[in-house]
Amino acid sequence: MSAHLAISVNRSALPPHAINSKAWGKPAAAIAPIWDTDVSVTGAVTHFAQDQEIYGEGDAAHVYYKVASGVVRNCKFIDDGRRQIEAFYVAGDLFGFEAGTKYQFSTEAVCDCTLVAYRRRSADVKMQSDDRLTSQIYASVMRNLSRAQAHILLLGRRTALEKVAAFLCDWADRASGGKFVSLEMTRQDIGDYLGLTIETVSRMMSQLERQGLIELSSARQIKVNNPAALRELNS
Amino acid sequence: MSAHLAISVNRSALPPHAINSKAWGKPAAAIAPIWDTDVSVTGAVTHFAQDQEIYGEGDAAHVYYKVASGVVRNCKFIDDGRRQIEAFYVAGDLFGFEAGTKYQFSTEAVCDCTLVAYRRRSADVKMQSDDRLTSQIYASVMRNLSRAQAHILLLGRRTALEKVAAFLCDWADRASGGKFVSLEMTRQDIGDYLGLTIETVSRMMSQLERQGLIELSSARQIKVNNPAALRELNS
DNA sequence: CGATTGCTTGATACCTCTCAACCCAGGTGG
DNA sequence: CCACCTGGGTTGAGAGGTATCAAGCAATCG
Repeated sequence: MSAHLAISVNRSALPPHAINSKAWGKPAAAIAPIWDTDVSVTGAVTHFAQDQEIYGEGDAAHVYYKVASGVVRNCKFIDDGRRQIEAFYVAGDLFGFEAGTKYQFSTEAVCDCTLVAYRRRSADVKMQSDDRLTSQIYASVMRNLSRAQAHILLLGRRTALEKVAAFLCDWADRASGGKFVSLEMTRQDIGDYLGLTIETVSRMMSQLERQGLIELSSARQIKVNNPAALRELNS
Repeated sequence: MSAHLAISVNRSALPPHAINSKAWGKPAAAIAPIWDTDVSVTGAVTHFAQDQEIYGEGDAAHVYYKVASGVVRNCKFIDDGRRQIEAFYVAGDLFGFEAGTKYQFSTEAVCDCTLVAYRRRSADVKMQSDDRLTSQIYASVMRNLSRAQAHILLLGRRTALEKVAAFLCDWADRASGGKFVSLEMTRQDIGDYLGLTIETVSRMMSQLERQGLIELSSARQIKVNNPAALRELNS
């Protein structure tokens, strides 16, 4: 297996936490309420440029985040550069909860992102007195578990075509932009999420297009012509 | 992909909840405390025979369980009989939590099992007044999330040999019986957990044995000769 | 304009699946 | 006791799907 050179280069080029602390200290990082919930806790608005690391595996888990805009990938690097993306987070998603004191995965901005960062009150955030927040966090963890389980189904017993089709369905649902899906991530991201190479991802996309299920106006802009048939591949 | 005939037959032979309700009503199902925790909540002790269904996907999620002894598989069946095992639960593990009102997976006894069943107080168990229990449940959900994420890593970018090696390592840790690992599950279970066929699982086991890393005194009784080398395959 | 990056496509190699045969242990019945 | 059957496991030969290696295209950027 060859190394993901581009990724590796990005990683080594980015000092793990210089960015993070910079974002924290930035004047623009004003205290702001969460926008679309009733939680009264406030957080710091932070911006991350494309491919910036938000936190790295092993860093102290002092902070958790909510995505305001953009897409975040939660990933792990193994040995010689193989990478596995565990999940993508989009607007509204909470991430960065850990059972222990350290992050178990790295997170990076897939595209330019706006996040809201919250400090963890104590080592175990679950015991906070604010029940409404606890409830939200619990719900978020359950959602992440549910997605992880769905991801396992996808990775375990699906063909490349089924994986790509399922990915597009999932992404179409999340973006909910009707028949038009805009992919913020590269083919490499998709491949590392689905356990496929970029070539295979590309080939499956082309095959779906030849079959008339989708249309690629560009590589990142996809029109779903036949959602039913696409979903049918998930059987 | 061929259907898992044995599994399918078992499933159709078992009326989904007859067993469950029988277990509930059984005189032997006395109220008992959880043994190895400080939680004061009591549950009903229930027994399940090998391959019995504990609950099915779509059933109302009124109950959650703790494994007292034995092994449980959490799995999903797709289309023509393909099956994916999301996780195995062993003694001490809690399972059966859902964000919604229905179970999203089926669970079955891998071997004869003793479980403790607890009724969910309300639709969202997280809002219970008993904070110690809530804390335990939260910790359990986090552990399940963590394991699911590790499982994703395994399924996404690993070869068959690496998968089987990782499985054996994991199982050796959990059973913690030193160098000797006893597998309660069939090759089919292992294959459905790792996204491999039984033949490939068998071949990889044989290869590990030929390489001297393990020794198969029987198909289910494995001695780990070289834990370091085995773990090395997980790089 | 050249260089770079992301993407697509083709040819080939390799890994895992499929299909098949066989072994072995346990159970059952004559 | 043996013959037979069954279920779980192993092994082999061949097929098929995905990875690898390589080339080329389009868009972007300096």
